[in-house]
Amino acid sequence: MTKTNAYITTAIPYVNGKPHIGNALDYLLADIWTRYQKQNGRQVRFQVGTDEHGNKIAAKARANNLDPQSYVDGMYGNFKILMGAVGAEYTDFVRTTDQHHVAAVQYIWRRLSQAGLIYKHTYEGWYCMGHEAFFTDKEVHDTSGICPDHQTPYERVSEENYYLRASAFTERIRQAIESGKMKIVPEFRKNEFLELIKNGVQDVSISRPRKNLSWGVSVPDDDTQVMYVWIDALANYITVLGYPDNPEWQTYWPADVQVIGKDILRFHAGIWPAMLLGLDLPLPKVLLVHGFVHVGGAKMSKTVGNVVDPMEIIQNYGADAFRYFFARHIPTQEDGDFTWEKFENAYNGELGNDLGNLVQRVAAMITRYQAGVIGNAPQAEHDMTGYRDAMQHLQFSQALDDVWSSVRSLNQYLERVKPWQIAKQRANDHDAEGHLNEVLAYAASTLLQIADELVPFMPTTAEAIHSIFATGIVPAQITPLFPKIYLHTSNPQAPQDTRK
RNA sequence: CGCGGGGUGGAGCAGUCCGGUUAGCUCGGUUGGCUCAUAACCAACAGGUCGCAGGUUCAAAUCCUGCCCCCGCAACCA
Repeated sequence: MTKTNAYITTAIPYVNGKPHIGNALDYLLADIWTRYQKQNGRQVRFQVGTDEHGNKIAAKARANNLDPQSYVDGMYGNFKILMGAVGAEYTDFVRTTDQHHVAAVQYIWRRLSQAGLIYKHTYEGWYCMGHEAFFTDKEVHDTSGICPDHQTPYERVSEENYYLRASAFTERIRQAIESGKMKIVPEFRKNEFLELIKNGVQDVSISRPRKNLSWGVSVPDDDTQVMYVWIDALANYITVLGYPDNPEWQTYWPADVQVIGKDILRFHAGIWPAMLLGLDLPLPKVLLVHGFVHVGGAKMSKTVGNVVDPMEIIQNYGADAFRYFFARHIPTQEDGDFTWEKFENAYNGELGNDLGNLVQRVAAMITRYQAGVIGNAPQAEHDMTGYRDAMQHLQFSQALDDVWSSVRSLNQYLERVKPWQIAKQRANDHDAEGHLNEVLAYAASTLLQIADELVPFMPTTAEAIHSIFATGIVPAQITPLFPKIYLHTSNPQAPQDTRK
């Protein structure tokens, strides 16, 4: 039996900054999906990468007295570190400065051009040097002609650019989205986008004069123009597979899932499909749109100073705890809220008290009453439909809710049958021995099933639980899965602080 | 009338599409139980005008109308 191939992608972040929670969320969601698919026997390619061209990069490089290439060479590793810390088992890392990528992008440009989908157009408008961008008449009027961010007047500039005739594909794109051939998840994002293109998908400017943009992929057969972000960045999803020269790309494209943030949906549901259709390629099957992570109800921003560094969480609590919180308490398809207090409560309460303690008590009883031998009992067969269903619909937080209700049930079960009392009855009740064995074996097998369900979310924890109960002999010494941590909440056991 | 999301016990949410048992869950609070366990676990109780005002109906958190409030997007800071 050959494994079915599967392909999942993440957005490639711009390398001129520190990796943040949003990137981590991308990697996490894609990784959960990947591990789940692998668990179900599929062969998965999982793409990640970095977007390394553009003026901001060039400017940053200059400020650091580096040429752009050396600058990005020094920066992209930061993202690799984060991916590693999150535990993302990606298979392919693409940099937009990779030689193969650059060549492939130029090939793509030529094909689109030959298909008559690229045309030259002179754009005239109000330009702000500081933003390196054009502004609409309305904005210029509203600000009396002065850019509020830079305190400089807008300039009237005309610029010749190449455009991609995305509008030509409006109907096909709309049809693909409506029919679900290219599914946008969640549903309300789909409606949002359909509303946005009600008047058609807009053509989009895909190049800049070289004098305005030097650090980028050259437009084929026109030295005066350099590619602007769109074709360069979006193409990564196929170039990383080897498109066009390594035929293996065909065994993975179209992608099963493309993970994106809500802010870039418009590009991935509009421009990207237009490119693919222009190349006669199939569209991705699903665009999974996640929300933003807020902090204490407010947008995370550098100016407010409430930015949370994912590395800090992982370093203090471990990757599994990070993965757990963001998978369960940040709704997969909506905005979520992070606070250190929420995080720590989830860590100590749900991971420590609910799950960690459960593993501990079951293991301890088996060790204490049966010298560590689990013995045989009917296999625990819990209903997994809820879990499977949630996973299938990419509602990871719901899947975890389901797992936790199993955890809760097992705690309740133990309370009901009271194995510690059965253990005492063994002295004068011959049936007690067998009964106890059955109860504990059932508990162990339930925990093994829970571990299976946790594989996509908390691989290390799943493995730890597995290694305790799977061999039939519980190790004499086991370390607590989630020891209590009180960095941001008060320790209830701590002596009362009477000072002040 | 730009588009969308939301307003449910102290906090966070489910339920709303397809009206109908005592409005459900987690956390927090109180009380109790248990002692296998990471002072963990289990149970019970307290606590709600389901944003406001009308309407439809035997019956509305759920359907209809109007209004108020919060938050996103609309603007290449994921």
